[in-house]
Amino acid sequence: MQVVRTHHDHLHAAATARDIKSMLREAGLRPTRQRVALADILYRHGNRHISAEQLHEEAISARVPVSLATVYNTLHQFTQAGFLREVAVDGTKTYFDTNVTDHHHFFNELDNTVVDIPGSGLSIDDVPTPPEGMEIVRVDVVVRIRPIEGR
Amino acid sequence: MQVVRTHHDHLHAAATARDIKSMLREAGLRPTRQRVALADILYRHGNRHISAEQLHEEAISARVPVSLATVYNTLHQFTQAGFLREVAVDGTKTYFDTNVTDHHHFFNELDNTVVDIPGSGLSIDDVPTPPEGMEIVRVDVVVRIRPIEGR
DNA sequence: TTACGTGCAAATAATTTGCAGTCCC
DNA sequence: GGGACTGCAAATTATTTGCACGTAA
Repeated sequence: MQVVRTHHDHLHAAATARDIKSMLREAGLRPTRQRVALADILYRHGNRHISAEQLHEEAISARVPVSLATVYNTLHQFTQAGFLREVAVDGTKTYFDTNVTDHHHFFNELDNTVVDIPGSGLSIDDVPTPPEGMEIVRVDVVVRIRPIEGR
Repeated sequence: MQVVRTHHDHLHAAATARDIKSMLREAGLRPTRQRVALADILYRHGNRHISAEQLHEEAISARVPVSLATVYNTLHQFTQAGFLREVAVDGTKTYFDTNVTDHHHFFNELDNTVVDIPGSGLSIDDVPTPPEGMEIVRVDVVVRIRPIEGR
């Protein structure tokens, strides 16, 4: 059995510093101290849904001095490189998802958190024909949930 | 044949000033000049997806002096009253949809516009079981589209 | 070296809030 | 009249940008 590795595989394994560096280089991004550290925080744990603010706080806690502006820049660069995906749910904050595979989300209205919908669950039928001259980029599904009884 | 009218029906017909006033009263909102004017702008035309800024501009153009703060307040009050629905798509702006019936959206990535998906089109199977103690509020589907060929 | 990155602070953008004055019931 | 509503300006929150300085190749 042959194992085919794409640069994305680096992300979802417990990436070593070396893996992260080559992953960044492949994307044309210099493996600077800040980018390596941020990638490490993002991918060390499983799939995450994180805001710029949160990532910045974690970096500071982890003794990685990095500015909020750089966190924003890095998140956008990673998104463009296909390492992250932006999740549009609600509220003003933008969340970035470390899981770039095809999947959907639960959005907890109580505490504004995002969780992956487990399994392949949920399928969409009769995807509508887009207007003339347009093509579908992606279908996002957000299942909004809250504690039962509004409690 | 009997016609059953709910307060929502007021919204989707060419609402008269009187209809708007009773609709507001039923929702416990005083029919002030500003609220009546804004409701009129929102529902005079068909279904709309509008931002606070846009509504404010239209009001000013229509010689209805109203402050942006009041537009925001009013949009939120209308949403709470069930006259509007917030649409979470992308970008920082919040859009309000005058169509509160069950339906989904196309989101045009090129110009950041929102359009209803026509017909009943698109159905979802295997809606996932929410986490313990949670209930589903709503399922939002956004079909992201762009001009073919990135053009 | 030298172009790419980063930090900082200031600039934007969207939305909310405090409060004095205004207007419906 | 009195509480609900409105307007304005100031405050917040999220994000972007400009530019001097730092650093990987």
